[in-house]
Amino acid sequence: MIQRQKGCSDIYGREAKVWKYVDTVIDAIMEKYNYNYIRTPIFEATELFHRGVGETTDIVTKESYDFEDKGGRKITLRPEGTAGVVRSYIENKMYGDVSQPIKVYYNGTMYRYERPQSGRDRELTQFGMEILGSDDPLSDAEIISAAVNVYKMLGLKKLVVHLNTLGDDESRKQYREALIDYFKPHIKEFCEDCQNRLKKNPLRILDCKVDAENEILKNAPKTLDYLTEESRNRFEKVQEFLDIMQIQYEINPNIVRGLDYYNHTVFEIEAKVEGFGSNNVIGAGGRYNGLVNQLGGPQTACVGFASGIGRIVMALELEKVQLPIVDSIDLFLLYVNEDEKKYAAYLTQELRTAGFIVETEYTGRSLKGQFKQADRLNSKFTCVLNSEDLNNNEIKIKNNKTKEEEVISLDVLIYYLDEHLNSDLFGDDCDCGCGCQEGVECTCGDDCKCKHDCDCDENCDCGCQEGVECTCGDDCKCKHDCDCDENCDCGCHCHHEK
RNA sequence: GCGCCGUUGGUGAAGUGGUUAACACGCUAGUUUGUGGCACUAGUAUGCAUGAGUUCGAUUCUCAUACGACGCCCCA
Repeated sequence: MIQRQKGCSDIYGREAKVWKYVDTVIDAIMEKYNYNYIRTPIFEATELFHRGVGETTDIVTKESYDFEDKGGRKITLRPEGTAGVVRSYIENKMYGDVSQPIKVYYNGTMYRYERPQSGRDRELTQFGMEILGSDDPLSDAEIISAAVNVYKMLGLKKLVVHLNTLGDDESRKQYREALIDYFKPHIKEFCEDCQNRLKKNPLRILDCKVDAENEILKNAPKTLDYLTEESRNRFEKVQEFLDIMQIQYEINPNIVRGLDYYNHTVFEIEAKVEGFGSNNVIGAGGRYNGLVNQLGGPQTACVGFASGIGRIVMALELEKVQLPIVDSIDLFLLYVNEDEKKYAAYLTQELRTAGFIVETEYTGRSLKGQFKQADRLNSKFTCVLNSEDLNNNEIKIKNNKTKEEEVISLDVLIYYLDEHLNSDLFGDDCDCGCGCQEGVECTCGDDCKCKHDCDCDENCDCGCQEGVECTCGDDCKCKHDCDCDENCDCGCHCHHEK
């Protein structure tokens, strides 16, 4: 069997719906903030990332997907999105556009040759946004606000925005030297990684997990002490704008971004949810005023942000956010003989064109099997096509929620569905008309209580097994209540410790 | 690149150096129910990641590889 490549994943089924939903929310929010969608190539000249992202960064030195194409060109699969956007900005001379600044967002796959772990794949999907051509602290605040708003609209609540500044190049340089001077006499007391960091990137020592409790580290000089007047000023302005926008944040002097191009504002957004792995930063960004110039464009002030979709999806799951994902259909057409099947073919076509979600049978199941299938698909209505009825220009339609069945004229079928699908008929337990069933995940997206009313106990019909992890998504007790011992006959085989 | 654990059917999984590898769920068909959702009966293949080794014999022991999970580094 040919397996998928290491660190890559197939996203399908319900998970794919979640991803699509996240995309639609991103698109909607970005539209409000007036960012334009940009698509840049997945591969670029290797040099772009070396010069842009930084020769010393890990994502270039050891995580890079480099190859030569048949023409001998040195190519790299993009490990992040900013370098490509900046290249495009320069190449297309966007700095000359009448409308400034340029605000763009992207959403696509990135590639990093890493060892996979929780929240980290070799192929990852990131969405990100950039404001190119503005040095105004308001744009820093806007980027953060837009990012937070995307998360909020998705329903994420347990987030912490960590904010810091690296200052301008001068501040950064001085601070770096100060850190080296400070750590050098004591470096033997630090972990091996930190000893390496001292030369390579002393700022990294600050967020070392191993030495976090070390007093020397705690008393290390802070960035804020080394800021130039101007840098300090603009940092305060950023905070002021965030306050006005009512975006909550925490100043965290230990936030140091890994990519070389950052200066001034840097931030990370952390998901504070139980169960997240060690990679719980779902988005991060900052200002990069030097990058455009460094890549051959005019001096241009920019600020940006990027977020991993995979990590967002993980956060949504861990926070158990209810998403408005449709996983029901309007009507299932059942049939027995060949004539009825032909009519089913005709009717599905008609009704789909009219805007309904319609399914029928494709695998030759018995009538009984077709009913089962209709249930599995959460069909709101079912019709058993019957030649006799059809000859009389009639059709029998059953409401799967109320179990009521009636015979109606074929001429009014569309009106019938239209009326009943949008009425309150669905949902004795709620008035949202979503048609959900107890014990089945409600997808109406309203704040209805259908979901929470599932009071299934051990014998719930969600299909899970006692003693086996229940995946029905409800808060059912199937899993936790099994207290059988070895010889029970519940079939759970959960084998408690003997 | 380093560390640690794992890999049995569509799914959850038991299990053993040696005849037909449990059990449950799911699925399909049949009986019954006025057309399903309950119950009962039957069926569900090529076998225990791949390759080598130890052995009379390995799914079970050893090694390598691949992949998965988690952690370090680093990063979203």
